[in-house]
Amino acid sequence: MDATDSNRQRHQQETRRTSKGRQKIEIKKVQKESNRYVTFSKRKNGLFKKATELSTLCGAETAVIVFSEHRKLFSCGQPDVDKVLDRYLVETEKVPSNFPPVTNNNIESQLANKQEYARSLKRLEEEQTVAKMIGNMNDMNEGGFWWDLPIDNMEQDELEAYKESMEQLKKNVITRLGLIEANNAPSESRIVNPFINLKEIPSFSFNSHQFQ
Amino acid sequence: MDATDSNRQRHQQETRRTSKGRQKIEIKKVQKESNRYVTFSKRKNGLFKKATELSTLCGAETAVIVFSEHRKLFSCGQPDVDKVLDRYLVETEKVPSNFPPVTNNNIESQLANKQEYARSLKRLEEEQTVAKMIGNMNDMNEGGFWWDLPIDNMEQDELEAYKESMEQLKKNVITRLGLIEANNAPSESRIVNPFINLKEIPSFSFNSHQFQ
DNA sequence: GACTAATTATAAG
DNA sequence: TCTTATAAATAGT
Repeated sequence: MDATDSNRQRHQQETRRTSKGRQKIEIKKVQKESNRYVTFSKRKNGLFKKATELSTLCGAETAVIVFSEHRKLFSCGQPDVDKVLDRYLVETEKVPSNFPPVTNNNIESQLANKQEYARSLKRLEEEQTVAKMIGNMNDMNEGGFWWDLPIDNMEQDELEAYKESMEQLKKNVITRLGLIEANNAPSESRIVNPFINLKEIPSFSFNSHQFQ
Repeated sequence: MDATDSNRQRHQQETRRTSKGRQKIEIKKVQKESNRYVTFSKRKNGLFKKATELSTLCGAETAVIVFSEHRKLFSCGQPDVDKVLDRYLVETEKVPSNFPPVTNNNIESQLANKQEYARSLKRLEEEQTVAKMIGNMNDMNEGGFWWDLPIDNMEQDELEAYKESMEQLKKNVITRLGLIEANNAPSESRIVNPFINLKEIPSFSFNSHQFQ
């Protein structure tokens, strides 16, 4: 240690302070582009390292996603970015405002439902559009891949709307799953595994009388 | 500075070293639970601060998601966790192996398609199950919320499979969107806004002849 | 990428 | 939470 220190001092005297060392900076956009790139790279690495350490030290799951100013993607996750994201998406799905009051059977939540009625109406309009769309899908041909047929002739705008509709439907399914689980195990927040294999479910078809 | 230093030294002598200061630690799970909680809290805050600074300093978009060992969720994002996640999901969607070769029209990719044929068959089985399911949806009643009817009587296993199917469909739609965009602007990676409002699209319905 | 000096984060109490 | 000493990250070169 002493040897290292005196080496350092000797080096300092030989080179007459080549560095002012780390300087304090304001936390605002770094103006000089070249400096900004260097800072981005250093701090991104630092951030990922910190996240990894947090996971290791504390048994936490972490996901860090960074887009550079030029939209280049960097990510880091323990145990895996996508696993953490999936859990995040499940946890943050909100119960739709027009959801049947399975768990919302007290007075306060009935009032809350009432206040959200206007918003429900707006959403209903979108949902009915999708209902019509799904009805039309019944006309599609046999053979080929089912998702290939209805999408092939759609324009970009239609596809974007379709995508949004599917996301909405997915949210509804997730919410319903959450409620079923809540009823089965009220105090435990078990996580749904979305990567279930359809073939492992024996009786997956169902009949129209169930839709009454 | 000198005044501060001598104050510190005087304090040290008065209190006879009340602190050994920060000690080096190994990066492995902190064994003592109380220490682990303290470390988690401090480092989580540090991580979020670093992410926020990176965004500010470098014009980056960041999302950090942390689940504690007891699965409690914490998150931090600029400009917003969900916006960043959505962009991430779009960027990381992969082209399905059985996707029609719109962009894959060279010899190498045809060979690659051939090699993935077996996997395609496995997926096809799942996809056809969903096709039947969607066909059945046409039998559903008028009135009410469209997503309410087919889902209500489904058991948890069915719902999980349904959710997976919807995620698959969403991926297909996203992929298709990506290809359309790639054709429109080959060198630019524009991001799709998935929060488009259905009502802004005038001619959203379509007829069965488009499914030929 | 490497170095240095100074700032910042944080382990322990 | 608060303090302190030290480890760690990093701005500037």
